[in-house]
Amino acid sequence: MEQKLHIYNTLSRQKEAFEPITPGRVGLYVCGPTVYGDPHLGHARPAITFDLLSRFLSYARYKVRYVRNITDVGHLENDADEGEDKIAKKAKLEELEPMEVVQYYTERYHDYMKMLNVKSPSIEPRASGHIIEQIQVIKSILEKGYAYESNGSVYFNVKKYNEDHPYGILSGRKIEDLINNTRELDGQSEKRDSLDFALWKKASPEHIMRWPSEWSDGFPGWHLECSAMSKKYLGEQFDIHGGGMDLLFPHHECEIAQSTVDNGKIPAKYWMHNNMITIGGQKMGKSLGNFITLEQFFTGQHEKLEKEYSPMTIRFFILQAHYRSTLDFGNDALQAAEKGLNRLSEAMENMENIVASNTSDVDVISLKDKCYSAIADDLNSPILIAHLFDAVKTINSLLDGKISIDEDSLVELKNIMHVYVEDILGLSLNSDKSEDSNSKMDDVMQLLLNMRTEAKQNKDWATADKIRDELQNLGFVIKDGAEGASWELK
RNA sequence: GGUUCCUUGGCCGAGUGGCUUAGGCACUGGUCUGCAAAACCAGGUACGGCGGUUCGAAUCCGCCAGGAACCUCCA
Repeated sequence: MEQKLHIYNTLSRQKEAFEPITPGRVGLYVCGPTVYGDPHLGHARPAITFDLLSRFLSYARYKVRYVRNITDVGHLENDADEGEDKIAKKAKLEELEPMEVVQYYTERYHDYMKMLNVKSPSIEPRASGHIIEQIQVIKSILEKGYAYESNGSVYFNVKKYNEDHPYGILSGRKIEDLINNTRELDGQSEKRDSLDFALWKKASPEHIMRWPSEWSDGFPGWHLECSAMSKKYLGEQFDIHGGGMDLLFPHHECEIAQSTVDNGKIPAKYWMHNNMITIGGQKMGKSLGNFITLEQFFTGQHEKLEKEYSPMTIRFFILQAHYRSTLDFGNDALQAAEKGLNRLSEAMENMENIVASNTSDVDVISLKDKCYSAIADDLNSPILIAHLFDAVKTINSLLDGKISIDEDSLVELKNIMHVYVEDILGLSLNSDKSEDSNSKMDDVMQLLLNMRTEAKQNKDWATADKIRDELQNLGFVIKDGAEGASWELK
């Protein structure tokens, strides 16, 4: 009995049975990266979490449209009035065109996501490519009376919104508390209220990224792109909206307010938030400067890293924790993950050698059900992995001949392992291994060749020839050159 | 200060009322091995503190201690 998918909905703060708006189809929108820096471990978490979700939904025979944006405009550095566009700031710093920066970091992001075996979303829209759509949303909000223009900028009127719709339903914040506790920022004279947020910002003279509009030459506000692009590609209301917990407030709260005014309904039915990756108990993030980039993980080039960690180790490390828990970075934990993954990988390889018999001690149906239930229960990948390790134990016992399995069950067992390890968890074990063995191969061959050279120096021709002939039998060609021996395949 | 949340064995990390020995890593013992390594098998340790609800709590409630995220861009 396969149980229904349940997901934890931040809106209700509980697990809910998943019911798609349109039967058989799922619209999924996830907040992607702001491309002004190298992708770090924190970026890997939502990418892998929602990759897992979309892989599982596909396995459960849903047709998924997964939209993940690239933020390349509009996020301000400090506050609304004195901030600079993050992308523009970096561009000035490095004397590059803003779009050059965007291009570079977008490609970096893609490269590293690919290494982590994160599938590309169905659509990856850029904020800068949807200025017109964003302006339309602003017009709609202005027409409905929930925004006002001030000195070339347009602001969302939070207090007015709160009179008709509760503001803060996602984050659990009360507007009274926000009024009392919101810090007074400098230069807020344009805004009627400190809670109001920008929909359109007039660009200062030195601001490079700007677009014309009826209000001013400027750029869209912080939260607008997700409202505009999710509406364009998924409709006024779609199934699941995902992102990091740090985006819950104000980003997603503002998104709800904007879309609710624009379309008269909350944009997404389910809101999912992955927790943070921490380092020394603190959030790993750009602003704290305590992040380790994925490149540094893969090469080991960082003072906090004892060694390099493969992309699949990183992926497995993240999947070993539930997405709603914080996950603390640590060398011990990473090395434990690496070894565990290796054990899983060996079992995957060795299970091909299992010989079926007439009887079976293995309950593959139960295994299959347990795996499905685990992931259907709010993407409980740690439980799934625990079941898979139970299967590893079974596989090893089968190889030892301690228990037996019939042909049908064996086929099913292999199928379950491939589906859950490779298709759903997205662990690409073989490619990782072959890369690794390729690099090791050279070392091994060098060792053999050195032994042969030694033998030759000792005039031990029998041994030298034996090494050469045996290697030739295995398909290696030994080439004796002036600078020593080398080898080639075939 | 406000909002939300966390505290599990040597480490990481699941579990939300009654046998889950969760799982991984480490550790100990065994098998294998000329020896070793690897591999495999087996085994132990836990629920921040105090009080309450309950026949029964790691799991529910209260208080205390410690920690985190958000309240400003952030995955």
